[in-house]
Amino acid sequence: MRRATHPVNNVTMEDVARAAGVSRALVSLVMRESPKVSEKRRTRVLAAAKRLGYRPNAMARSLATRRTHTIGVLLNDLRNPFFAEMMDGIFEAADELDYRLLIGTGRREPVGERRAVEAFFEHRTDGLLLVSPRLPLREILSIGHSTPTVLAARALRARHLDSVANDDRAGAALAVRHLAELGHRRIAHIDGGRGAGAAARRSAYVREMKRLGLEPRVVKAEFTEQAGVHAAGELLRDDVLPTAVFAANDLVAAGALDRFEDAGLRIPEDMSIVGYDNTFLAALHHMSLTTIDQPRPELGRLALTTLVERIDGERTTAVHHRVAPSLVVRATTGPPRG
Amino acid sequence: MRRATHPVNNVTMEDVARAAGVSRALVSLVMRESPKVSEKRRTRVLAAAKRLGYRPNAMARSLATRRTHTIGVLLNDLRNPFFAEMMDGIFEAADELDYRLLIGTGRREPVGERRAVEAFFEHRTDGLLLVSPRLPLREILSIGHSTPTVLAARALRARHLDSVANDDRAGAALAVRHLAELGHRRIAHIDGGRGAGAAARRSAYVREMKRLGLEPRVVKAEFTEQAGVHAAGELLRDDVLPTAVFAANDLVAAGALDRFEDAGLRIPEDMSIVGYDNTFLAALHHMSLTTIDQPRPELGRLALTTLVERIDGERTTAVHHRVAPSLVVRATTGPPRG
DNA sequence: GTGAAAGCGCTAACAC
DNA sequence: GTGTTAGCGCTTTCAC
Repeated sequence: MRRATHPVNNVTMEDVARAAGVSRALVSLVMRESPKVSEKRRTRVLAAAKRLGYRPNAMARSLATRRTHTIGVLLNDLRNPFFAEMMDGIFEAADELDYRLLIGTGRREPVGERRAVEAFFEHRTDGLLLVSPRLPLREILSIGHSTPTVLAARALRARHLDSVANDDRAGAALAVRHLAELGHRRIAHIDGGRGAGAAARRSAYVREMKRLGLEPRVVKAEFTEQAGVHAAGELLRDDVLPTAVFAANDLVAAGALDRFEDAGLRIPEDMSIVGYDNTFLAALHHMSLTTIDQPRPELGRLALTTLVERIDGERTTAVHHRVAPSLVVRATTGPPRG
Repeated sequence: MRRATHPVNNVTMEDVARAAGVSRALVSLVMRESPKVSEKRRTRVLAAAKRLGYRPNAMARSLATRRTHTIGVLLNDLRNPFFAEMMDGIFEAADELDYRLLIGTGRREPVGERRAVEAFFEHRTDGLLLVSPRLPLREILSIGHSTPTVLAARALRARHLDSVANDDRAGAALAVRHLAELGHRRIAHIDGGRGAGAAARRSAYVREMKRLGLEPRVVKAEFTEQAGVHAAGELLRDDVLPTAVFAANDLVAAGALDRFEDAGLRIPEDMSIVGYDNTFLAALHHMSLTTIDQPRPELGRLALTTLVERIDGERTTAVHHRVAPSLVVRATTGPPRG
């Protein structure tokens, strides 16, 4: 006899209990894999459950246990490969730890993020993973006060809220030093505006330049290719061109690369470029971008495991993971002319 | 007096009712915006709710209404920009229609997808959005029988299950015709294996080639850059090189592009290349890939609205949306030499 | 309009 | 080991 793999009927514990000839509580115990159920009954219950196509109702369970085994993930920009690649690690870890993911995007607007977080609260998610939120500091701290929260890709060291990020200052310093060691002295920075880590990268760039006795030059942009194109155009209008550019991320670098090539500059002979993130974009042979690597899936995985630790109460003091970035040299950097 | 924006306490309807001096049922009516509540009480209840920081418990509501206002989205490969861009549309539409998204990834394995779908069932999601699932046909049909389901980016015309996709056959024909019109006769195809739409693109390529009296040449690959590199290498070992390649998607095209350039071929003089999807990758100035456009966010939005229509019971017969693709000519195609 | 009461499907003492 | 019972926080008749 053929049985539906995905039955429509909503069979409850009551039904299973009746079919197995036991009480509802016993079925509950079996479902929760309690050791104090006789083997005989256990198999009988399991058989009945299978036969009826029983599927525990997560809502009912959550209501009773006050735990949803669900995590709310707030994210902003899936189009940036950095976040997409990070999500990979988050999904994987969630799968392994048996957590469900409720996902919301704020559409890069604080008001949208606020709504998404509100929805997470109504669903009583066990914890929140805020990936580079645009929300003001004050609200983030407030959220952290009412539920286990991990902040990813946004540096903030609060006492009651964990965070996971790469060390943007160190990464920016790596970029500047790499270019300086190649002999560059006019190194410009195209920044990432309010993008994740952009502020830290910018200030570290400035500091490192000064430390080396060089003159910083920052052009404003944001984390998109278009912004990179535009910013490069701005640099091209300078009286004296820089010989190298440190872009705030790979997308920006890609845009700048295009603009410079359009202007007839040869890369890296006339212009060296360093990106940030080391997304698959940078690795594209065609692009072959020198960049600063952040371990994207690992960051995602770390963020999720950190959150689950906190949810499980294994840790009560905040932890701030700062992963070390590294330099990946490819084809867009070389010594300056002459 | 300062009030917490995100209170920890779990205040219930009961609490609100007491604070407002009304019954629990009345609070429920107010929350559901019932018109039959006096203005006076309504404001009083609302005020009490706000003062206490009341947040309706979605679990409890779902248990009582048997609706979760949640949609399960099964997706496979966020690293492929096509899916990331499609998700954008899905998020946007879900936000507008006030649906929450529970997201699971099968990690490209049927067993993983099965687990994810199982989790969706336990959560009693109102419907399922399967984005290019790897699951066997039989299981997909079975799933569709037990819950409202929309299949995205996988062509399947079932009677009880909606689908949303672009017309892959038409798209592939556009690509071949574009190349043929440029004068190409040796047009190879690097396929996408089991990727979304790959089979249809492949067979349409073959048919169109034959229709034009040309000899089809298919190289096996999958939806990754690496596969594109590898497949291009294989083509390079042919006795007679093709003058043009139609790649199964943009990632594959990017890989092939690299490999050909490495081999010293000039694009498009020595080799023309057409991709598929028109992801941001193709638009990168640096890549400037001629490709077949699918409206990614619109497909996502359409998939979600189609699902919600079905959930709301506005439609009971299956609908199969086939969006028309279009050709986007950029810099990787031109007439063949001589 | 408003309130009382019975569920929704499950868990978790507690008694036996 | 197993069954009884009282919730979990909400919706929804049904009286009034």
